[in-house]
Amino acid sequence: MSNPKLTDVARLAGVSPATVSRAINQPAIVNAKTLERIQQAIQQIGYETNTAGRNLRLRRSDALLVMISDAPSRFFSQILMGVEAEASEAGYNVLVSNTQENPERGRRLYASIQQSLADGILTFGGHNQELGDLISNHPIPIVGVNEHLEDLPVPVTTVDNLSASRAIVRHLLELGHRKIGHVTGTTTLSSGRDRLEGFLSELQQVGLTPTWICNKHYNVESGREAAEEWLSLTDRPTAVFCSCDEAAFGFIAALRRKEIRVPEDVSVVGFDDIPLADHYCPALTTVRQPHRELGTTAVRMLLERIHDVEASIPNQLLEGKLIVRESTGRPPTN
Amino acid sequence: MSNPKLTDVARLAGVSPATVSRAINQPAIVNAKTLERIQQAIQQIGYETNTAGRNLRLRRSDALLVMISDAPSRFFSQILMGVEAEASEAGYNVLVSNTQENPERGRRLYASIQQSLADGILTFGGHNQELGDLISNHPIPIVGVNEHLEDLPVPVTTVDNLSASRAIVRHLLELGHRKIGHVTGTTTLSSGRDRLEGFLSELQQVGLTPTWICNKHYNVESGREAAEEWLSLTDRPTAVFCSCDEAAFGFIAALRRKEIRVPEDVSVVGFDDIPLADHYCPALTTVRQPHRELGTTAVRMLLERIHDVEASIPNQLLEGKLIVRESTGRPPTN
DNA sequence: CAAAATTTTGAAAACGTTTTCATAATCAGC
DNA sequence: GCTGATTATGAAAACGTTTTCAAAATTTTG
Repeated sequence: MSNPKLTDVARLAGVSPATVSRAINQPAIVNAKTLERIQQAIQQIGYETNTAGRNLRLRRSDALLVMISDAPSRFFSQILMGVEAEASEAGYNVLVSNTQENPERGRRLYASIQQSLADGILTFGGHNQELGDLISNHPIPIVGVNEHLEDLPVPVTTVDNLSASRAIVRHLLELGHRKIGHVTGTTTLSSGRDRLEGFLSELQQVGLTPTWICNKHYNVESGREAAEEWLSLTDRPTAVFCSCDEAAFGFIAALRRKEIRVPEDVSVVGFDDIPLADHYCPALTTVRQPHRELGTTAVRMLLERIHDVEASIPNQLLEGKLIVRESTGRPPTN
Repeated sequence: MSNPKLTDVARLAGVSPATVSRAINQPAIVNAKTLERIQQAIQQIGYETNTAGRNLRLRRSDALLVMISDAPSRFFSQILMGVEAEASEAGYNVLVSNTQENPERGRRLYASIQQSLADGILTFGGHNQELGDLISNHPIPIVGVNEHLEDLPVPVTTVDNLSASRAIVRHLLELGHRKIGHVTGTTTLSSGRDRLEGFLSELQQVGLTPTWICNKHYNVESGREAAEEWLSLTDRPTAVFCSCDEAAFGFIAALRRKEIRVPEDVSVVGFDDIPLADHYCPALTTVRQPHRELGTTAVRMLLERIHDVEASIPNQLLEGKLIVRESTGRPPTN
């Protein structure tokens, strides 16, 4: 009826539970002969070690908690797969929880970690400000993904938004554009601010000023709205850097309805390289975020912290890669 | 140093651990006065119940395991959010694990459930045939999502692929199309087969035969390849039902490069209604899958099974909704 | 007010591991 | 073959809960 347990194996192999435990966890220190007998017994009755018992005794959970605060980003699952792969490699399980922007839920989740629900937290996206006090007062292993966590003492891993944005602008400059606009992402997020800053600083470096800055968010609607605004401009930029691929899609689609062609009439760049970017028409010039790597890196950082609470973990900046496709070209000659 | 535990609360409140436990789990049966004292104590020292201890004693984990076998589908995260919401509503945590198509990993995962890693499994997508024997020999609470699991005794929840496909064909017929083609999805999956079958049966019903059937998979490349093939046809269908949105995108993008317009020259329908479908150009006519609901339904089914092992859970068919947008129109008149 | 019924509590065992400490078995060296 | 070092094992405690069973406190009843 009930599952076989350690003591069953012990009885069958004619040894003590202690020895069986050792056979499983540190085979080296148990006699070769006994070891074999034990392994046989394990096979025979199909023993699997019980998580709860082990967790209780070891006071850890072998689980990592992925905490997101609302709707997952479009590439969430890719990052998650990176997380999963790296975690399972290290023998950890992955828990996913959505605080649904409910501070209380966030708080409870955070607290639960101290009760061996998980050994550490990966927090996706920004804010979770509700955690500010908690983190300061009661530090636990926690790592941020994708966004900087303001002034919280939490190491984060993100793509190098600044450099990537500059690379985008450089690309547009090289094509001959001089009137360049930017549709920002959510600027309450560090990524949004960094992309904007990269855009500005690269322009400044060559002595240009931005032709147009349109404050929006990370979604398709923003692109559409931006397109409206672009159409109404008297002095239109010949190239527009949209801060995410989806906004770029929205932007392009809205323009196309007005018979404006990309890239002939205006060049458009996105950011993220979501799976469809390569298959949109025109294929989108964008920056590829190393999604999977973001996940694996975050896990590595977190594990480091788990194994050494004192470890000071530096932020990890991952390089994005400019992928030039069809949505950018020379500026129209008129 | 260490976290406060039940006995600490007990000592502080001047009662036995048993009473504290009751105060937490069945407040009704403990004296109002003591209850208050205990709650005060809990507040005071910030007690949170320890998962491992409780799990060990209760022989359950309050966790549901989401098991995927490879790359997650494009709408995986949406389903997952549905799962998460419903699970957390019921007090369950969600574990995510990817077997990476490694049968051994699948096996281990399956086994681990019997050792209170999780109380049940949600298996996404098809196959996992490796589990066939296991499931038959050692049944545990498990529910399939998105795909039927062949002849395994596992209840599943999926969208009603058959009806939805028929609705698509009906829509095309109503527009006046008579030459209709289908780019299949992965036909080793039940969804792929069902969509094909729906397509065939609806045509048959009006006495038509399919003009073109192109055997492909659920991805963008398939759409592109299908477009190549379509271009080479002498008798081209005037409408093409692609079995997923991404294939439709690939199809349309490839056609556009050859100056073939959608829907003027050919109507295209997708399936799934991924977030970009509405913002593609042309906006894609497709079937909306109730992603989130798939997740919540699956969880409800699983919980039912967990609470009553004997319960016979019928498969749940969720309705898809035909969303007519711009990619379909009347057939070209020539 | 005593007895009976009821409500509230506590002691102790149990859940399945791992680990400490001590003992037993084995081995090397002479 | 004996001593001392080494290796292999076991008994028992511990991890933090929940629950059974019985006893104590309280309330109801006659």
